[in-house]
Amino acid sequence: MPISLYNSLTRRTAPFVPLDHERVTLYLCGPTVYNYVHIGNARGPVVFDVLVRLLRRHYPQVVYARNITDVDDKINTAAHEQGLPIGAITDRFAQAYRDDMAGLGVALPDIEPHATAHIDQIIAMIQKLLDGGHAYTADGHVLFDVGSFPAYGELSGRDTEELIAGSRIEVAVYKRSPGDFVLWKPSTPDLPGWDSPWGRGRPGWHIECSAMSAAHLGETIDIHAGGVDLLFPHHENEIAQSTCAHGGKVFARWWMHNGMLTFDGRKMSKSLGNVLLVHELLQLHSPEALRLRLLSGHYRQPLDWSDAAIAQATSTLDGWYRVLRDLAGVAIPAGDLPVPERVEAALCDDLNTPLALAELSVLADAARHSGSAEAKAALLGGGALLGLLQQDAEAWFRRGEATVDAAHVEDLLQQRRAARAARDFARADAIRDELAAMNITIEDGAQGTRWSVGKG
RNA sequence: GGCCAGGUGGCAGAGUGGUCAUGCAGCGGACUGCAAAUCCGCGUACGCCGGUUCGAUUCCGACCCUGGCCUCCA
Repeated sequence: MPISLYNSLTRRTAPFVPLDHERVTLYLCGPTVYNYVHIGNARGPVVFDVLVRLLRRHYPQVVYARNITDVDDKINTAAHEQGLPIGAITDRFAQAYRDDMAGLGVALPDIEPHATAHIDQIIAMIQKLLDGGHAYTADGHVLFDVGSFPAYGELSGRDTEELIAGSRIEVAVYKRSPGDFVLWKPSTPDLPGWDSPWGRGRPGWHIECSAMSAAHLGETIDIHAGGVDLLFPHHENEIAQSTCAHGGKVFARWWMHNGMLTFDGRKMSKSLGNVLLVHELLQLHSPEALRLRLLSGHYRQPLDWSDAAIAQATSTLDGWYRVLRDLAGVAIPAGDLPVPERVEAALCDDLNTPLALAELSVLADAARHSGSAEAKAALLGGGALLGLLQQDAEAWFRRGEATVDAAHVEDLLQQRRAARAARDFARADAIRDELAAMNITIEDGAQGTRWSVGKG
C-alpha cells in the first residue's frame, strides 16, 4: 500500500517515494533543553512516531534523528537564573524530555544528536558558506547572506523583497539585509563558547539542525519534520544553509509540519504562558489517553486541548480495553500482530489518524461480537501501529491501584456477594456506594463482579 | 498590512458532487434485584450570500468569523 504524504514545499499530497528504498531518512527538530516541555511540544514527536512506525513497515531501514539543542541563549539565561552550570540544566531537561516522551509511548529515535557534539561540523559548514560567498563576517558575527540564495522564501511563500520591505524585525546594524540571519556569534568569557576561525563564539540556532542532519543522515534527506511554527524562519533558513553548503543539492525532499495545539483558543506556547507541562499531565491522566487525544485530530489541523477532551479519550480507551479484558482468555497466534488493512490505509493517506481511530472502533466492535482470536489480534495490531492498546487490559482498569487497598476491596466485594445472596439489596447497594466513594467502580457480570479504579 | 490554514450535529472529529463516517455525551427500549456493561432504536450537521449543476456540505466567486506565521516557539 503506497504512502501518500502532504509536502509543505509543494503544497500538495503525493505518493511518498524515498531516495533510497533501503534507507529512509527522517529528521525532526527536537527541543531546546532549558525547561520542561508542554503538551503542545509533544504533538510532533507523537505524530511522527506514528509515521516512523508506518515507514518501518514499508522499508527495511528507517533512520530517524531527533536532535537535542543544548546550546542556546535561553539555556544560558536559565542557568544564570538558577545559579547552575549549563550542563546541569541541559542534562536535566534532556532526560526529562526523554522521560516525558517515553511516558507518551514515543519510541526513541535512532539518533539523538546534541548540538554541542557537532561544533566541528557546524564550523566546517559555516566555513563552506563563507567560501561559497553565501555568508559574511560582520562585527564578530558570521551571517548568512539571504540575497545569495534566490530560492529563499520558497518554503514559506515569501519573497525576499517583500520580506525586507515589510520587515518588522529590528535590524542589527551589521546586517547587509534584514533577512540575513546569524550563523555564528561571539561569546563573552562568561558564556559557553568554542574557538573558531572567527574567534571564540557559539553557533546560531538554525545552523545546528543543518549540520546535524547532514552529519547523520546525509546531504539530502527524505523527510524533515517539525511544527508549522518553525516553517519560517527556521526551516526556510535550514534550506538556505544546507542547499548552499552542499553545492545546490536538495536538502529535504519532503517537508512535514504538524499544526499547533491550542488551549483556551490560543496556541499553547511558553511565551503566552498558557502551557500544560507533559510531566504534570502524566501524573494527572492516563498517558495513553493523552496520546490518543494527540492523535485524534489530523496532524495538520489545529487541535484544542481541554479536560473534556482527555475525559473523552479515556472513555474511548475504556471501551476498547473492556473488549480486550473480556477476551483476555483468547490466545492469539504467536508472531507479529496483523495490521488491519483499513487502519493502515488511513495512515497511508497522509497519516489520517482520526480515520484510523474510527477503524479501531470498528475493529473493537468486531472483536466484541465475534470474540475470535483473529478479531482480537486485529484490534491489537491496529492499536500497535498507532502506539495504543499495548498494555494489559486488567492493568488499564487497575491503573492507580497503588493508592487502593486491593484486599480491602475484595473483602467488601465478598460481603456484598453474601448480602446479595441473602437478597439484602440495601446492604449490597450500601457497599457499592462505599466502594464508589473509594473511586472503585464495579460491574456484576456472568463471571462474577469486576472492579476498576476510576470510572472504568 | 502581507503570507497560510480553517469554519461539519451537544462535544470531539473524518469525508464526499446524489442511500453510512466514527467516537463521547444524551434520550427511548431490552436485559439486570438495582446499577454498570451489552444489545436495539433516536436526533433531518455541514459559517453567510450568490453562481455552476438535474442535484452542493463537497466545485467557483464574494462576504463574515477564527487560528497560525511574519520576533523565540513543536
